[in-house]
Amino acid sequence: MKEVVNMVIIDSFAQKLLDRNIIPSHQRVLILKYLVENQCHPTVDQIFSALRGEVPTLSKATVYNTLNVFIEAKLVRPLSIEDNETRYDIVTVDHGHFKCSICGGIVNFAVDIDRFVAADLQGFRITAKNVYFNGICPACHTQTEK
Amino acid sequence: MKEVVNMVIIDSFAQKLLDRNIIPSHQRVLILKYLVENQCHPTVDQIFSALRGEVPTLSKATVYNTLNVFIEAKLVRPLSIEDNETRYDIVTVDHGHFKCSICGGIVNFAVDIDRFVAADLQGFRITAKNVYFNGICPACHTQTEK
DNA sequence: TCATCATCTTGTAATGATTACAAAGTCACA
DNA sequence: TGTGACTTTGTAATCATTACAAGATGATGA
Repeated sequence: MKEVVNMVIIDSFAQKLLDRNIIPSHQRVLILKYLVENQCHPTVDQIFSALRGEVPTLSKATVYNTLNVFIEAKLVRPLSIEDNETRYDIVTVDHGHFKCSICGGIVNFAVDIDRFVAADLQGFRITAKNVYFNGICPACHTQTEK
Repeated sequence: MKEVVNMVIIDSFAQKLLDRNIIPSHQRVLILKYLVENQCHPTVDQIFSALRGEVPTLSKATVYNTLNVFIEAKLVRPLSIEDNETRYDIVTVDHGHFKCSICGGIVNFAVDIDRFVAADLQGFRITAKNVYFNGICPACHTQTEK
């Protein structure tokens, strides 16, 4: 039974790729599935390590290629929040990203970006908006006070 | 006369460094001066190439070191606007950065960041805020329409 | 004037993320 | 079963940044 359920789920991922004219190869479906189920803004390395068990022949180059295909299709967006490693986020609603400098965790927060910008950017065609905050999250903050 | 004027100007930069407990070496003063006079969000390479004429022995490592000292002292802030090279900005008022994907230029724009975020980030200590937009600037836009 | 000490600068080597590339694999279609 | 288009894979190359050790600088004190 588990297999059937899995097939159905995977098919929905495959469909998502077909909708964007991306051939749903095994690897691509798995990577998309991973991104949807792990919305923790993973790095290439995290994705690679996590899926290696399922697909032992997986290559890091494939992860890079696939993510770039997804970015091109606007399925995911890259985050460069003052980090040497790019992180990847399944695009949903516009939101900001906070990175804790101690634990390294990344937290989403709501931002109504369109409301407060506009005047200055008449005539600009905007294709991506990113709001990055850095600092210390509550958990690490109480930790360091001890 | 030019020399004297220069000395006075340089001294004001040196003072700025002393105020932050940074020893105002020749190289550091020059790099600070360059950043103040060229607020175009330069890369390490641009700074290095520009100052090489004045200080032929200048090393790229020094530029990196100095910029990191400045960042530590909050004199400048690094920009990572989906670029593989970090850019450096003399911190003034809070503002957003727009990068044109065609000409590569970076434009500042006004943003009242504090107004529209807050609720979600209770208990977070925020040390840096960045708003990055990507797209096509008006000049490149009219260019491509031809 | 000279020695000392701390700090800065410099060149080079190392690191590490990302991309380039060519060979091998996969899959649909005739 | 063969062909062709497209993917995957491993490795080599690229490039920004950092690490490190040796040399330069500059202030201080005898």
